[in-house]
Amino acid sequence: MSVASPEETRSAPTLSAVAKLAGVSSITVSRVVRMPELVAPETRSRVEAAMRELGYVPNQLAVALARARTRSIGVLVPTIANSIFADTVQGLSDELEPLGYAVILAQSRYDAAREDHMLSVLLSRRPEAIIMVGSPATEEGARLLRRAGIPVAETWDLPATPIDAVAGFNNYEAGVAVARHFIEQGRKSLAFIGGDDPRATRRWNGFNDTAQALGAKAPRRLVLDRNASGSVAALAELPGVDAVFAANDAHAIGFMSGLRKAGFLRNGPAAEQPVALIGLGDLEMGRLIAPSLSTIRVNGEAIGRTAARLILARGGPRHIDLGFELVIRDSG
Amino acid sequence: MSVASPEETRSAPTLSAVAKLAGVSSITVSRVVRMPELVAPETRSRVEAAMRELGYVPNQLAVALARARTRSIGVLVPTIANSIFADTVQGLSDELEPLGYAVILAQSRYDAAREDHMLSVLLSRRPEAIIMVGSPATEEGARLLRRAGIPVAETWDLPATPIDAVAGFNNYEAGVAVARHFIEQGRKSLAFIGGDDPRATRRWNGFNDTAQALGAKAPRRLVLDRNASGSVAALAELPGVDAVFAANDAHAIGFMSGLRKAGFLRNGPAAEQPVALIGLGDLEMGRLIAPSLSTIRVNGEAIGRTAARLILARGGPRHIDLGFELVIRDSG
DNA sequence: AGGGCAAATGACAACGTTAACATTCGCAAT
DNA sequence: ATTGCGAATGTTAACGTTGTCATTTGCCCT
Repeated sequence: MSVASPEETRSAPTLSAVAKLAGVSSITVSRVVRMPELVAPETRSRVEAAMRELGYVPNQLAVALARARTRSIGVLVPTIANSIFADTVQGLSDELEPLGYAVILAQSRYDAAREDHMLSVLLSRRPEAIIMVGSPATEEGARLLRRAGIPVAETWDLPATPIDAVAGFNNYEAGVAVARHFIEQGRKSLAFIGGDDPRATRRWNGFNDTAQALGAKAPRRLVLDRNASGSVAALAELPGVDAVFAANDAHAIGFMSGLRKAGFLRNGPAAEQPVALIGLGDLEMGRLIAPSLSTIRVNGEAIGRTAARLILARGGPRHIDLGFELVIRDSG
Repeated sequence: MSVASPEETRSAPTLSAVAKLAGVSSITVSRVVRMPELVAPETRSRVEAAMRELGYVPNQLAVALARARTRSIGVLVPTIANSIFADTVQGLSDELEPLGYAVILAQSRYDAAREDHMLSVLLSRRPEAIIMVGSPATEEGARLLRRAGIPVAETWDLPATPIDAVAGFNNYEAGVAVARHFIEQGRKSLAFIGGDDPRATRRWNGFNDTAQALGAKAPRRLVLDRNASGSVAALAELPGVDAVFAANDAHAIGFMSGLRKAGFLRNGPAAEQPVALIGLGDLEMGRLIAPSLSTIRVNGEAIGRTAARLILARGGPRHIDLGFELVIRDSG
């Protein structure tokens, strides 16, 4: 039962509030929290009682300022919703939370200006490291990160000139693998659908280069609006195409639904598919639907975990290629 | 071009480093950042040059300590991956980031002890508010939140005794609506599949109570392992069942794939479905697959935005029911 | 010439904690 | 009886900002 005193300002109790109640100095309370074995058992339990009574929770801001260690890491993703990046955030946060790190999350929404802004917002909280999907879109962003003097992990790609650590896979080669597969299958008219962010563009480049090198006619590229994945439209704009590489599984499944509505889809083995379709990401959904979705499998969670380990690691390799795997199911 | 001085410790420049370079006191630099109009134009541009030269980014930790305003909010979700909660995080963060708030993200992994722990980890960073999915699982967690004396939003449900703000919908009524629909359709043998977290259980209760009240035999409840959404197994355990309510769309789609593999599935209008199936969440995938998935539509992003607005709001209503909508498509 | 005032700038304490030293106390060793 | 020492506790100055209250100018009035 607590009696409301006039000056009770309803703000979190401090070290010295606890100290006062326990009749010790604040440093003793601090020691009870951090190095209890240095405090006499009798004093310790008095302090612990006071902490419990007041509901004391240490102020990590003050701790961070005093020790110059914030125990937080900044995470920048294009978007957290509807997306393969959620797995990456889950992975890195599973790795980091047990170590006492807080995850500060920011979204760039695929916008370079917003990315720079969020980068400096993150940096202003003095995270001990930054993990981002992709690489800074602008030189300004890269400079910010370099000046910060903290570990930086770029993920989901293998940048040519990384800032620091890298945990990703070769998006260009993913495009190569898909094109090669289509050509080996005897497909003639290829197309690529997806966004135009840097990673999707790399996939396109690998796809396009390879298709042409192997003698197919120039593939078409259709840039989809980020929300329009239920793209019946895509089909309308791709007459005569017999093989499609979608930059991610969500686009692929949207396109598949367009195919179905247009009556182009029959269940069964790939050979019977009038339009072959391969996605990227290996969403669980892709395995469950019919026809099941062929895809470039990428382990988003492992990317997150690896990035987390890299920014914590003192030495060792700084660049890890997690690879990908072409998984052929019914759709292509 | 910068010459490396011996004592260059590679740590972020401070207000007084900038001040020294510009030949003013630190408070003047602070004013250039916060109230530039109080500083003489000539001084101001000198300071701005110094800031640019050093790449100065204000230390928000120190700001927060000095002003007792951290401009951060804590967000606690069961999990961010594979999940409807990502939309909520997206929504709230879109609302909060433009206002200068940082989002500190934590995951409870559906574990009560971990939830309490993450709650106090969040609180130790002194967020100005907490937004969580669901309600604290333990009395200890609730106490922590109440003592913190900051706005708290519980989401995705309508708790009987909320701590503070609420943005959710009535999970019990969702179960009621689905049961009623199945019974009206003439279904006889109902089942519920999904997790056993509090919200799923509320759905089950509404479903079960209503089915029995309307004269159906007692529905079966199958608690699924959180990862086992590709549950062919579920089907094996539900012989004779002709209508299934899945606690979320991911489970529903997994079950649908089980049905398909077992040869129980034909495309077409609901009346022909041997097993009716309704999910919850209205994942975009559900709309795209065949047969398209019937579902309880819930707007996760709106829940996030609303929660954000509620914790910022000075007055006004503290409890908002965002509702849900039964969307009947091909699967049921 | 003196007072008054506004514009520009600065000094200093505070925010809640920790690091680095200090102090006190009792007791064992000489 | 003094010294020395370790165990327990305390004091003080940081950490990088901001709020509050000076102080210094220059200039306009009368």
